[in-house]
Amino acid sequence: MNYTESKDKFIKAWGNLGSSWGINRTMAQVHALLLIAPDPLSAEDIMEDLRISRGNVNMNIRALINWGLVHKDNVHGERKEYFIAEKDIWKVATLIMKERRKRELEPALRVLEQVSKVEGDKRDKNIKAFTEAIGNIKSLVEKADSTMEKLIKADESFLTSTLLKLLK
Amino acid sequence: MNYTESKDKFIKAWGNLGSSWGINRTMAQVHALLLIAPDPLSAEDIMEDLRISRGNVNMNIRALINWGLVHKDNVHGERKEYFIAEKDIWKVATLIMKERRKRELEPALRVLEQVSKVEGDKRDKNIKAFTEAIGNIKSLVEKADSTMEKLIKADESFLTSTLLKLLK
DNA sequence: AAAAACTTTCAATATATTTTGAAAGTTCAG
DNA sequence: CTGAACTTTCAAAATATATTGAAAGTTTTT
Repeated sequence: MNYTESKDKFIKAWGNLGSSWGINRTMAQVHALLLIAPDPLSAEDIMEDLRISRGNVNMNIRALINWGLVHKDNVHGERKEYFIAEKDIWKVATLIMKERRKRELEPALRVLEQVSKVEGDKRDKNIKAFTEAIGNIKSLVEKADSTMEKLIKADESFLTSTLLKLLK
Repeated sequence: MNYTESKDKFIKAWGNLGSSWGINRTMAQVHALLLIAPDPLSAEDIMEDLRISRGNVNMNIRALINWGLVHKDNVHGERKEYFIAEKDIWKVATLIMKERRKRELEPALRVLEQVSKVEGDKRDKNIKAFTEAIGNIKSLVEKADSTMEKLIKADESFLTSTLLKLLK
């Protein structure tokens, strides 16, 4: 397989992976493109390469910058903006975890916290089953949340590799 | 907050969590409903509770059964089918991991494997950057994959709690 | 200060995903 | 076998999500 084929295949695959895990397909593709780019890319480069509109590039680049996965890289003496992706893949992983934890896990935890305080007759079997299920789910989600938190905070490479070994 | 409010809130939240992690919202809601149900539910019960059509219930129940998260529970002497969710929340988590690993992580790994064998001049900076990025991503995805595999295989409660402690 | 070179916005449009419900299929008691 | 009770299927409709592109906004150059 030659370079162009490989590149396209990778971008497609990364897009699919993203979209099946709740990340906009195009955002993931733009990210993929920047991850493998040896040099900074402009909005135009991305438009051409992925055949998408200017507005779409702009929106997704902004989202990537928001996630901390991409940053602007202004080339001296040029008006145009260029973009670079964070290349340390562990950092990429923790940045993604951080964002998703904030956006999805934490709101879910807040709801679990609320509903665990359901009022009513503790002997009612519906309430009993509900309380028990929520309690179990809550403790699992809390565990997942704190695990993610720890992985995120462990962004020194020494700690990182130590933790990764624990998981091995 | 009373039982009905809490229940609805939980079902909604579980649906949102599912849908932002790539699981059909309705499937997650049906699952939520079964998770907190003290007794088996029929297709009709689910239709009424979630206000969705019979076909929709059928499809999503079948999906949940496919994932191993729900099973049929035929009540003696009744034609109608009843359904029960797996209540052990750790088992629920590993079943979900198992399915997603199979559906998404493994195909992605196969693509990474393929594209890492890109042909071409190793001195070309595009190829160099590509090969390096793919190598790093591959090793991270492999690590994630094998971690999930280990968690999945650790479904004895002793091992489970040991591993969970490691993550604490 | 006007034009040029860009970036951002967002309403309209296109695409993808989910849901419905009626028809077809299945099972089983009589 | 027949019909009642239930389940499954799937094309059409509804809904949700993503994309476009032209207009508006911004910054720099002349």
